[in-house]
Amino acid sequence: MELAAAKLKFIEAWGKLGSEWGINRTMAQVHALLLISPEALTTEEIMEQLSISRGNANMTLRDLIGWGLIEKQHKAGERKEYFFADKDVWNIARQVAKERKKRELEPVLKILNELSTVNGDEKDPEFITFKKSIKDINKLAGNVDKTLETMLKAEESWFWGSVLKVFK
Amino acid sequence: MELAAAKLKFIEAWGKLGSEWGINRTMAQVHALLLISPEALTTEEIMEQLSISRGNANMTLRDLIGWGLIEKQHKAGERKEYFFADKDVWNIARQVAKERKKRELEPVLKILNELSTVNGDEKDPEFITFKKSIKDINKLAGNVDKTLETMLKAEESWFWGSVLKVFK
DNA sequence: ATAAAGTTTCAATAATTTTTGAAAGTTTAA
DNA sequence: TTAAACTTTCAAAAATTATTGAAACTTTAT
Repeated sequence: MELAAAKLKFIEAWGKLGSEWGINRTMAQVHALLLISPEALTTEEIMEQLSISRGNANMTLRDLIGWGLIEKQHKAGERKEYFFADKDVWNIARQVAKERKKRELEPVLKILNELSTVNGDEKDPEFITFKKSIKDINKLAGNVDKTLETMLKAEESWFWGSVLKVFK
Repeated sequence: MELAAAKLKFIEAWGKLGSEWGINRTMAQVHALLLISPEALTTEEIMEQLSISRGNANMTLRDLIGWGLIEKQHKAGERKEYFFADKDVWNIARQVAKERKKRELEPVLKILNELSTVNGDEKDPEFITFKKSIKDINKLAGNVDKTLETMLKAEESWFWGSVLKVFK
């Protein structure tokens, strides 16, 4: 396969993966484009390469900055803003994990904790089942939370070394 | 908080979490409802409790069966079909991990492997950057895949015991 | 101060995803 | 075989989400 075709295929695949995981397709595609680009790119270049509007490009770039996945760069003597992506895949994974933990896991944990204080008739099967489900989910969510916490702090080699060693 | 209110809140929270992770809201809500229900429920009961149409309920129930999260039950002497959810949260997590691995991770791994055979000029920065990104993503995806594979086979206590022990 | 270069905003529009509901299909019992 | 009970399908409608593009805004250089 040629480079040009491979790039397109990668951008498409990354976009699809993103959309299956609740990240909007364009955002994932812009990220893909910057990830495989050795140089920082301008809004114009991104608009052109992905055939998207200025407004869309601008909002998407701001979102990506908000996720900590790309940064602005200013070139000496130029007005234009350039954008580039962190190329370290482990950093990317951590950044995504961090944001989703904050935005999605934590609010749910909060609600689960509230729900575990529910009170009712200890003889009622409805009540018993409810309490048990909440308790079990809480426990699992707590484990996931702890593991993510560790992952956020870890060096890649240490993290996978430790995790995979256990599994051999 | 009272049981009735807590149930509603749980169904809502589970639905929201689902939709943030690419699982349709109704599907997550039906799952939530069955998860906290001590008895198997009929399509009618589900329709009524969640205020959804028959068509929606039917499709959603079939999807949930396809995901291995709920099962049909037939009560002796009755025509109606009843549905109940596996209450074991670890089984649920594994089931979801298994399906998403199959539906989403595996197709991406396949494409990444194709892309890693790209050929071009070893002096071209575009080519160098592309190859390195693909290689790094491939490595990470491989680690994720291995970990999921282990999780799918593992007992809950063994899995978290091993993972969390490493992190203390 | 002003105009060129560049960036941001957001209401309108388009695209996608989900839901409905009625018709078609199936199963069971008499 | 018939009809009641129940399930499935799917085209149309509704709801949600993403995108456009033009106007407003900001910054810089002269």
